[in-house]
Amino acid sequence: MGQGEYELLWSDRPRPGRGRPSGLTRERIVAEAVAIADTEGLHKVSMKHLAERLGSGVMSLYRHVPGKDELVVLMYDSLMADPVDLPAAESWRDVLLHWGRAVMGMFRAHPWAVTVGTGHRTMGPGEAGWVDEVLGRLTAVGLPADLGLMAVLTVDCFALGAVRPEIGGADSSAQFFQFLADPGIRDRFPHLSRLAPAAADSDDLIEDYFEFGLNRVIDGLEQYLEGNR
Amino acid sequence: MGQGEYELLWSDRPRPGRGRPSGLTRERIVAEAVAIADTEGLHKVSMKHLAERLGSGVMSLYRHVPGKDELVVLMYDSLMADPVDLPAAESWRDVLLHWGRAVMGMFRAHPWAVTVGTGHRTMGPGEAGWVDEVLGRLTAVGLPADLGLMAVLTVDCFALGAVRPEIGGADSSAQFFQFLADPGIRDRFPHLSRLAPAAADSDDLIEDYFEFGLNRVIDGLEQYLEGNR
DNA sequence: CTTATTAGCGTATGTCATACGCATCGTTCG
DNA sequence: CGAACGATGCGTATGACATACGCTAATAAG
Repeated sequence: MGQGEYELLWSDRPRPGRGRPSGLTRERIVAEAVAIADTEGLHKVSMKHLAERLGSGVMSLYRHVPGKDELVVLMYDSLMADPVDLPAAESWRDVLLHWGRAVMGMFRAHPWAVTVGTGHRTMGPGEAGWVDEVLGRLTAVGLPADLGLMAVLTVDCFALGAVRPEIGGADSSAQFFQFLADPGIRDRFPHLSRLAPAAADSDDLIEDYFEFGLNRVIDGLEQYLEGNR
Repeated sequence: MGQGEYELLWSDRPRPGRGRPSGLTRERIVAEAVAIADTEGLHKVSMKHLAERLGSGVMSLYRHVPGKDELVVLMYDSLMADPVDLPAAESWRDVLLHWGRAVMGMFRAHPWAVTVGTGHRTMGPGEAGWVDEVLGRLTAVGLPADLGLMAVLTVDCFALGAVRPEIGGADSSAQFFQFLADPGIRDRFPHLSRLAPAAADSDDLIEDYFEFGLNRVIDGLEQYLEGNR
């Protein structure tokens, strides 16, 4: 599987001079699939539906994409095809902050990518471009690339985990605490139940949670990196 | 979707006195499905395959589980049906360390759960039990539950993100840097390429990465919580 | 113009989840 | 003790899905 995915993501597919020119392109297919996933959800991305949207026959898609699984991999990497938007920063702390927000922004805009990215560990050119860019920013402000990679990875991990509560929808926690109110259940989870009142306005809490956690994670990295200077 | 999932996970299903007694049980079905996912992968969990393993007809399963999607939700929560294994600890730092390792251990033992848990945000009784337990430990060593919840959430997020690189298999990074060696690609990702030699023995690095990152995250939390005492 | 070469795609196949309805088998009540 | 009841077990049918195969059409190179 691994080998195939690298081929898929990295190999050039030269346009041959000969033969019938293609109306469809891999890029159009992937872009349309992303549009469907964004608006209707990943489970609505079927070859049939996708072909209808593109005004083509179902099997035509297979001339440009090896299969459904590979399409999803391409969809994911395409989200990072454009350079990552990182504001100029003078400290590596700010670089990491901006990096975390950029990654988080991407996941928020494409919730389906959280699931896809989780189960899949092959870096494509898009993702490599993002990582390369942030590593460059970090070295520019004095952080060695090897330490930088660890820091980036840590922030990345956190962002991926942190976007999770947001995906389920805002009212899910309210519903949960409603269940907790049942006496039979409340007694089984005493510590959790004690949080119920505080969690009443937990929407705001979740809203800001990412910034809180991100800053804590970077605090920890800072402490370590300053010590290792 | 949310309402249904809460019903599914939390409602009691009383055994009626009347009627034919059931040979199959929801517990047996879920346990067998977990066994398949562990050994053959989540994509091998089909109703047909599962029924064969259980020696029953396919449609019999639907008497005990509403459908495939619901089965997967039940599989996930069943992983936390047994109490979380947290060694005794005297500092909340150690409690969080043990918590992180416990969560990580669960994901390592059941890699498919990473994908499932990512796309799904309804706490079942199992997960609630784990969270309640760690909150109890934290309050016992003096950390207020509301701060504790944020800390637990942060460690959780990190563990979920950190297990990701491990899932793809050990040699995937080696393969990646092999691609990076190509001159045409190397020039496009200069900072990443400069890491190639250091990443040669990156297996060891990844092996220990979780402990490194976990400690950094807890450092950051510590700094914040000490300040807020 | 001919031919090589590629794209477009209809049809067929196999897999999957699952709705429906019937047969079956303890339990419970008359 | 037997008959009605109510739940379970499950075969069959259906519809969605990915995709292998092979034919047709379009175009550029010679």
